[in-house]
Amino acid sequence: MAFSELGLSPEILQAVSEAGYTTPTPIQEQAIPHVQLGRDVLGCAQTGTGKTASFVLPMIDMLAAGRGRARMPRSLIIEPTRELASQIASAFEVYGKYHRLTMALLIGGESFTDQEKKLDRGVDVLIATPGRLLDLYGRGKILLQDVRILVIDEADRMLDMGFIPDVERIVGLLPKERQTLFFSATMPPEIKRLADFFLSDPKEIAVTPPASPAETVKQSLLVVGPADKREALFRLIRSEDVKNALIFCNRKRDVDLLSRSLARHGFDVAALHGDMAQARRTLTLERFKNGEIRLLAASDVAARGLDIAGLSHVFCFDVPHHAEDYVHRIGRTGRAGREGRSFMLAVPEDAKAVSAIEKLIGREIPRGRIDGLAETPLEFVPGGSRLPPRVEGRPPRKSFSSQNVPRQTTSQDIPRQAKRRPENEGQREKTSDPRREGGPTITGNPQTPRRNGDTDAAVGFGDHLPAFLARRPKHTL
DNA sequence: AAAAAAC
Repeated sequence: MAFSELGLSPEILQAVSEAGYTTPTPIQEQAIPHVQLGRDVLGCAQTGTGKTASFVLPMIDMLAAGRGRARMPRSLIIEPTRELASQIASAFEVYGKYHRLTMALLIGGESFTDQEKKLDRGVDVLIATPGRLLDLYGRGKILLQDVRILVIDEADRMLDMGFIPDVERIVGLLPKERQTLFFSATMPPEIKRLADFFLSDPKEIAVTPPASPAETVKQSLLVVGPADKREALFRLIRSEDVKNALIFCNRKRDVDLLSRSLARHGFDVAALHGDMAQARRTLTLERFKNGEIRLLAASDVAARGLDIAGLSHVFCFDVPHHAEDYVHRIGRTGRAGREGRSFMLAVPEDAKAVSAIEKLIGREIPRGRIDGLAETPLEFVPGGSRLPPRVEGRPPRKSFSSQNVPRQTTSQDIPRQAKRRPENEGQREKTSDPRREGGPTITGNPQTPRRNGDTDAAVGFGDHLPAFLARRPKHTL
């Protein structure tokens, strides 16, 4: 089948062919006719299946007649992340280049005024992440009664991210009479229930991706000692023919640390995670996509859905805690029939997480090795994947500090600490690690400034507090 | 255990 048989307008066909596509993917072939007929669609499809074009193409034609009135968008697309929302906006630009559709991208981290101006001028297509959409709605900047087409994309991911209440609120603001297109990579019962609620008599379309990344991407697993991880990564990048690569870490701060370390070692690298200013996020991703940056160290904000043409390598610097994330991460490469390569670095205690991944993908990840680095076996720890962190210079203690020492609050305690906090704030930040500072900074004295919510105050030691009790749980820092 | 998303 060819695109020309789908009943799309000549303008769309022109734009599609200029983008280099001739044949629709299965989901496009199945969904487009139903979307054109105004039917609701429940699409079970992962990224990389051509899902985006399956709604963008017919929507452009359907919206071609008519004009969005001020603050009254005619269609709404909800996406879980800012990057995905931007990507959908680009798709509308590419395929809508011969139409005069107006579009607004409502995402957080960018100025309200530009977005409000666009809304005031009237938009045909509104693409948004839930938070900013509700914010603008709350400010009276959007009226949703003209929305005739709603797209909920990546529903399972929105569920994971706790967005479903927001999505339900948004849908509650839309007219009942509308067309709804609902996409999700998986259909767990909660998602199905949600779909039943949002959709009426939908056409159900399920496409299994032609081949899952686990099959198209050539994968390797390297088990190294924790201290060797960076060196292992450096060697891998140097020895592989890396055109461009995503490097995933589990934590945002590790993304920063690793990208700085790579930069120090002369690699062409940038960082991407959700704590960065939006302007830098956008610019960084754009430069990476353009090939101006070769390596991108990223959190899982980049794990799903991002379409980076011709990405040669994915490195998992950390083993993801959720096995599905592994599939999403490596799925950034090996797309559109191209060859992709992935390497995952594991430390011995990642054994459990690794076997969860192997169970999910139904195969063993081939073990690789790096010249000059010691091979380490995975280590199965009964009852847990991770050893408790050790305190230097002291044998692991039998959880004295984790005993629940009840916090005894005196009546004058709380108001005082609240009042005293600001003036000591800066100082506390610097001396927050009593081990490094060579002594306890917290005493049992209620005059000592403390943070609200502290539960680790010790009783029964008078003014002296043993250092091990002064260690604060991470979340109070 | 962490990431994402509103200011």
